Amino acid sequence: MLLEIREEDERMPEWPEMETYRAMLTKYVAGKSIRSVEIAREKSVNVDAEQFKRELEGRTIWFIERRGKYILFHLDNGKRLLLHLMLGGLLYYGSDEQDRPDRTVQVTLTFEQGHLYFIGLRLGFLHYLSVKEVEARLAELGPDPFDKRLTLENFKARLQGKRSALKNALVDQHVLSGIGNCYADEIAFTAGIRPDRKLTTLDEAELERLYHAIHKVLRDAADKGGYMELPFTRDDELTGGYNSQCLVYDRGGEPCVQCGTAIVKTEMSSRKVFYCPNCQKES
DNA sequence: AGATGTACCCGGACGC
DNA sequence: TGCGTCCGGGTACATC
Repeated sequence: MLLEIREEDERMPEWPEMETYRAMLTKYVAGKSIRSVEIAREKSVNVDAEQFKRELEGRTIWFIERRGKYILFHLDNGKRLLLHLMLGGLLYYGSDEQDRPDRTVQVTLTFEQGHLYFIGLRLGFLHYLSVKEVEARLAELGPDPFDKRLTLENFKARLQGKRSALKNALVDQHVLSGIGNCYADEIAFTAGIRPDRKLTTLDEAELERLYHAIHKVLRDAADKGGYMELPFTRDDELTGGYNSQCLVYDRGGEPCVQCGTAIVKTEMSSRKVFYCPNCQKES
C-alpha cells in the first residue's frame, strides 16, 4: 500500500465532505452490482453479519443520495444502506487488492471493478433498512442548506424566536442538516458574527450575511473537495483539497487572516469554538 | 425550549 | 519498543 498519509487531525465529515463522497460514490458505484461483502466489525452493521451478506450480495446500487451528513445507497430491492461516518470515518475505493488504505477496514463491498472500503467506523455505521425505517430515523432532520425552498425569508423564519447561541443553532441538525463543528465556526467568521451571540440579538443585516455565509463556505469547501485526510481513490486529486483552508477552525492563537489578531479558542456546550475577537461582532 | 450530562466507540497520541 | 491510559467527536436520549 503506497498511499501517503498526511499528519493531520482526525476529520469530522460534514456537508462538503459528504457531498464530495456522494459525487464520488455516484461516479464509482452507482449502477454497479455488489459481488461480495466482508464484515470485519459486526457492530458497524445493524443485522447479523451472515444475513447482511446474504441480503447485499447480488444487489445493485441504483443511486446515491445524501441527506445532511448521511449517505443513502438505494438498492434494487427497494431497501437502503444508511451510512453515517461520525468521527474519523472514511471511504476509499480501490481498484485491486494492492490498492487499499493502510487503515482498519470495518466493511468492504466488492464490485466487479473494485472494492469500496468503509474505514474508521467507530461511532459510525452502515445500516440495512427499509424506506420506512430510514424515514423514521431521519424524520427530524432539518432542511439541506441548499434546499431551494430555504429562501432568505424562510431561513429567517426558521431562526425566529430561537433563543440559542449562533454556534449551537448552526450545529443543530434539526435547524439545518449537514453543518458540524468546523464549518459552524467558518460560517460565523465569514458572517462576521461571534459564535456565542444569541440568535435573538442578530439584526436583519446579520441574518442576511449569515444566510449567504452558509452557502459560500459550504459551496467553496465542497468545490475544493472538503477536508478529508485521504483521497477517495488512488488518483483522486479532489477529495481533501480543502485541507488547511479553514480560516479559524483549529487555529487558536494564530493570526487572523483578515486582521492579524490572535484567533481565540474557547468552548461552548463541550464543543471547541474558534473565532476572531476583532472581525466577529460581539453585539 | 434550550442546556446539560451521559453512553456509545476505539485509533491514535501520549506517558512512563 | 511496549503497554496502559485517555481523549474526542455526532447522535440519541434522559433530565432539569
